[in-house]
Amino acid sequence: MPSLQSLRGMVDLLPDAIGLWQHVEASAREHFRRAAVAEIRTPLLEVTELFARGIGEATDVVGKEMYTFLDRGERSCTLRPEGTASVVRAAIQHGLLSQGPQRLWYGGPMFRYERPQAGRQRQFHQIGLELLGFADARSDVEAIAIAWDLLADLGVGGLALELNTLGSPDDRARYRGELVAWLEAHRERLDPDSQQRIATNPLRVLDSKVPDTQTLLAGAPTLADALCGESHERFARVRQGLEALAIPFELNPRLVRGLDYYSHTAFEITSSQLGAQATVCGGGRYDGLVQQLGGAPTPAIGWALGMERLVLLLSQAAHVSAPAAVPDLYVVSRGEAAEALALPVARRCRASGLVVELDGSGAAFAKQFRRADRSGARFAAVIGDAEASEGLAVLKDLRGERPEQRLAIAALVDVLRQLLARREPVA
RNA sequence: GCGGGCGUCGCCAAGUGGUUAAGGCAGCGGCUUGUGGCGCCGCUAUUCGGGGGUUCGAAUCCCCUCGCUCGCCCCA
Repeated sequence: MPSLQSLRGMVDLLPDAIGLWQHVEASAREHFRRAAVAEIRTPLLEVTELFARGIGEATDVVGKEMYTFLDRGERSCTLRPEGTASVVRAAIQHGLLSQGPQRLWYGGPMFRYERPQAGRQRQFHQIGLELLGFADARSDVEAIAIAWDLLADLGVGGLALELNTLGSPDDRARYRGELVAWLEAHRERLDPDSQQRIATNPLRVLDSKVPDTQTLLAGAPTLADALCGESHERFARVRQGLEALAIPFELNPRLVRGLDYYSHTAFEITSSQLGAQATVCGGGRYDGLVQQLGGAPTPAIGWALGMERLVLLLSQAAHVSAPAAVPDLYVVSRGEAAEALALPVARRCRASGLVVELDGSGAAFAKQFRRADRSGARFAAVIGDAEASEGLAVLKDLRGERPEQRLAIAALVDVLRQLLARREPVA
């Protein structure tokens, strides 16, 4: 164990893993582009109050998971634990919403101080969508569809969309009252955890994993029954919209999003192949948040997708492999004059768009050829002192399909481009 | 914060009380001082995450500690 290593839960992405990440990022970018969603980038560090107010003081995220510290000006700062609050803050701060509804996406690292486990790190990465200023149920459906299509396009199988409604804030408050009353009445038969949660987060009791508690809960009042007519109608329209798009979903009445700002539509996309942290994408409607953070009342819906979990799924799938960056040309040189010439040659080839790896080791030819072979390059340019003195290079086909060819360095680029162009359709 | 599992070379890994801690991959050097992919030869852990203890003797037993990992809680 080296004396200096990364902090717990802070993971290095090594070169071998990066291809998959770039693939996911490129795919997300393309899906957002097609859906006319603009990117927004906000700081990783915000005033603590933003999250305390936005996410909710009582939530686990704010209560015990934030990286919070005082900066040199004694201001309480927090490394963002999620993206929505920052995006909303930025939209308010820059008056974006007075220009009309905003379709925004973001991506990047988030920080939560939790025990790491499969699919969970302290620094993790999310890609998220926020549709600000959209009230209609159709925007809920569109937001879900964008996530669903992205995941489908990436080739992630075995996904399930779980759907619920939390009702309006009024519905929720009313239901919360009913539920707490009922739970109190049955307190003795609940497990200790659930008893605790009556006060802290009663809706969470519904999601208890204790079998006896679950049996008991069959008789509890349901949120569905507490919905007002309008909320009911709204949820029906979301379901119909998904059906019209042939996006399959399961109703999950126990699906309760943890952050305070959610209302009405809540959803998660989960995979059975992920271990305990099965949610790849989660989101919902948050009509009250913009106002709560000081903006004009603005309806909104959004989601966030966990990159680590998505990459985990993709790396499990045998067929998904990111293409490695294989050089077109590997430049081998030995001898003072030759080595001096090698970099200019490489540079000229690179300028024309070729991928060129330069062996600057000055090692024996045998060693350099060995590395050239391992690099996967199709061709090698060999420059020794004999060539250097005449301004030549030997072009060698590393798959042995063509005899070696001595040519002027000036001609190297053109010859290579021709040879590679001819191959391309085959590959 | 609470549980379970694990910690031998850059990676994989044998070894469970007794002289020098297997092997494979990768790396380096050589056979081949201008030609790779195959093959052969050689080199690379005084040391078993760290610290104490037991013992004539410990990678192997005990204690503490650090780290990794899976799960709980919660979430993406």
